[in-house]
Amino acid sequence: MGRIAGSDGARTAAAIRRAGLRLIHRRGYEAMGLRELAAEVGIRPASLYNHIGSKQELLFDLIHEHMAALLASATAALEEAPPRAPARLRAFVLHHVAYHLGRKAEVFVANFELRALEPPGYERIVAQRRAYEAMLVALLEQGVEEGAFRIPDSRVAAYAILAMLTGTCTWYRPDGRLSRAQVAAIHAAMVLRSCGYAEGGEE
Amino acid sequence: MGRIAGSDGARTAAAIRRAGLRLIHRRGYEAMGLRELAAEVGIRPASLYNHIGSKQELLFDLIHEHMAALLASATAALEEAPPRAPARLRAFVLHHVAYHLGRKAEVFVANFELRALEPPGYERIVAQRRAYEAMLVALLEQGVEEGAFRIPDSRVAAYAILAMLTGTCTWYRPDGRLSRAQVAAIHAAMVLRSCGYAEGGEE
Amino acid sequence: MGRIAGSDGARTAAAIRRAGLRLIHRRGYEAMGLRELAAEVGIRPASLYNHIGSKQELLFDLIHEHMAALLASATAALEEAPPRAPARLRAFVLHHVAYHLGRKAEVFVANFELRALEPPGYERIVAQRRAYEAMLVALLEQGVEEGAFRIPDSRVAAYAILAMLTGTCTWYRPDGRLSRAQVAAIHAAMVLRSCGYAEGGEE
Amino acid sequence: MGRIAGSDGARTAAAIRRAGLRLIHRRGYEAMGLRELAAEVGIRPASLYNHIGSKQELLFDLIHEHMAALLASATAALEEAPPRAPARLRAFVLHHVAYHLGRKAEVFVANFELRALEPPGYERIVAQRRAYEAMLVALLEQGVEEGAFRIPDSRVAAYAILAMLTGTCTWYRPDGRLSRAQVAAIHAAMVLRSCGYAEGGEE
DNA sequence: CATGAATGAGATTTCATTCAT
DNA sequence: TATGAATGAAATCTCATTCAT
Repeated sequence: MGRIAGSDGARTAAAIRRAGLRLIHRRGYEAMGLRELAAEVGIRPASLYNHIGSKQELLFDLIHEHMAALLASATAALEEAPPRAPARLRAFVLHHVAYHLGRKAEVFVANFELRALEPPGYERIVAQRRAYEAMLVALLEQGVEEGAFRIPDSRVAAYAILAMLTGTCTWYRPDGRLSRAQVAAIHAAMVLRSCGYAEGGEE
Repeated sequence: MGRIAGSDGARTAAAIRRAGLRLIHRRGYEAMGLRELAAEVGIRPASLYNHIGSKQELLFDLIHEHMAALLASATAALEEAPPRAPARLRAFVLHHVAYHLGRKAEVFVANFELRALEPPGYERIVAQRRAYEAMLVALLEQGVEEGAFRIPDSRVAAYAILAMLTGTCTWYRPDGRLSRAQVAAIHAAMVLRSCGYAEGGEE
Repeated sequence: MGRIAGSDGARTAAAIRRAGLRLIHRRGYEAMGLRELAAEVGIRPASLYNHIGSKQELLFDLIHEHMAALLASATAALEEAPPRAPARLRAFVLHHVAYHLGRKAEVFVANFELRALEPPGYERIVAQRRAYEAMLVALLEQGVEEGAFRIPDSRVAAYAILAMLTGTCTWYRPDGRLSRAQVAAIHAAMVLRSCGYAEGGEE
Repeated sequence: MGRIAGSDGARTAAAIRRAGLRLIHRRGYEAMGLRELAAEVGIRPASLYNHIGSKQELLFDLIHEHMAALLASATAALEEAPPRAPARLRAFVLHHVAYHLGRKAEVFVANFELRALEPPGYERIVAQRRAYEAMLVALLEQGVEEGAFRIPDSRVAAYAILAMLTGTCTWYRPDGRLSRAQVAAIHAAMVLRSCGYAEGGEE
């Protein structure tokens, strides 16, 4: 009934988030029960509420933090990249793929459980997604201005590229035949070509 | 209690499938309640079981039929296409995009609710997906053999292409600025280029 | 799982209302659990919802029906009464006391659980209470006009009288020393005197 | 920081009782949560237990103290009153009404939440209530012996009078048209008349 | 074919309370 | 004295499903 010797609030909270992410990834937000989550963490269901406001709030926090980290990380990656669009696009793709393949659970949750978010939080996440998409759109338009890319519709192209890149999470296995870097490189090449950019002296 | 005059079993069954598809699309399989479905159809929950075996079976049927129709339709599209790989890939892409954009609900359900399928049916659907993917993989390898495509890994490329194409369903709006054919054409161009095939003067 | 042979919806619904009334009376609305109610009725908690919309709705229905019956019954009693105010007031009191003592549970619930009603229903019950109070206020004012009663404030007097009369429910025991009619008669005399009406020839 | 040891604790305990009384009055004992109470006081729920034994004990204390104060106050009022029954009854009524109208929350809690008291404490409060009722019964019987009152059943009359007087708490508003003294006077007149005592020159 | 009624299981969340710190 | 964390129990209510009618 009282505090178990050695228990630690911060550790429990982190365990809840970790287990919650894994369970939502594996079974879906609706399908995951809080009994299940509590059992995974090693506490009783009622104790969850010492650390989360509600199931919905847990979902929001998980997605929100992932998106915030993604935005920050992508921004940093672009800041370090060279100024010309093709190199920047390559940097963006390499970063996106490597980052996503290292966070499959977060990516699934952030993409497939968006619809489970209720209005107050839903809009905030959508705004974050828009900001991320805007980074790529701007990049593509820069390339078009530079004359490096041939793209009929930069918004459509951005969506197509993001879908392609994020799709890696559905089939990639860390213990498979390809490393994350290899997958990233393959996609970088495909993306640049899909934008009409002929790499190296090939053209 | 009895049958309402003029009611028609087949029509009711079809209505259930239609409403089920829409509701699963809108809210997710787990989140859709059978009460909700029954209400949408205009019958009582218990009556659903005169037309479906179970909620799980309804989901399987919906996905299975979609996949079967997709396979048949894609096969037919390729049969009508010219023999060389670039033209066939173009035909495949145009068909995939147009077909998917006309069936957004089915596509969402078949892709995002796969995890809600239980083992007996799950494997069957996965087999169908593999068969569809195999069509594209074969096509890409044909192009490589013909010397028309430069692709480091045809399986990875197939996944990347399918993710890009299917991703259209997440943002396309029928009443938007682009027609389905336009979106299909944009993607056909991107896909062919991403395979290292230079359109226009190179062909 | 299916319908138990001999089960009857109307009978179950009535049993729920009867048991609900008794339990709310005995333990209070908040303190009564739906498990308890279901057990009393002989069904499982989930089955309650085939007959009630919610716990709150059950409470409202119980109170609403009691108030409606009380209003109708009191109106009928006054219609049969002679025209002069003292006789009418006597009739009102006799009716009120006899009616209330025969329905102690309903009276308790309608008076003490009013605060548990949520806004939509709360106002409707308050309106019914006001209508009932208005009957007595009108009666007292009629008596004042006739010169039979001496009352400084008819609204205060009405509240005082109703409190006195309804209070009988808190101590009356059907198996006690006094019959309902005797209690009613005692209160009729007290009420009439409290209004300054000297019975008979002032005795 | 210079705080006098204990002064904070006593203040906190008093704040808990004050807030507890208000919350139980407003929402009922069962409906009031200790989280709510703690929030009102500005501490965490666990800290409540440094000041109260349990929720049940808090309820008992609140009621017990109210009843003790009421008994003491009424006893004092009667000690100062003249010896004859009518004057004493008038004094009792004036005191009861004025005292109650100044303590509506305590009165509600002591009357409507009695049923929430568990056996050990319940009996003690009931004994206090009996003692208070006995004061009035004795007074009425004194009046009958003096020939001043005509009462068929002094116990029933006592209950009726107390119900009437205490009922004032349900409708009286301090900012309304009548002062507490006026309400008390109106009721004193009604009570005396209801006992068959004709005031002023009527006798 | 449709349905009312019933149900076991479980949903998320709150309850009062405890206890080590 | 105050509190964060934990808990058993229970809260109301929904779930998919069944079956006699």
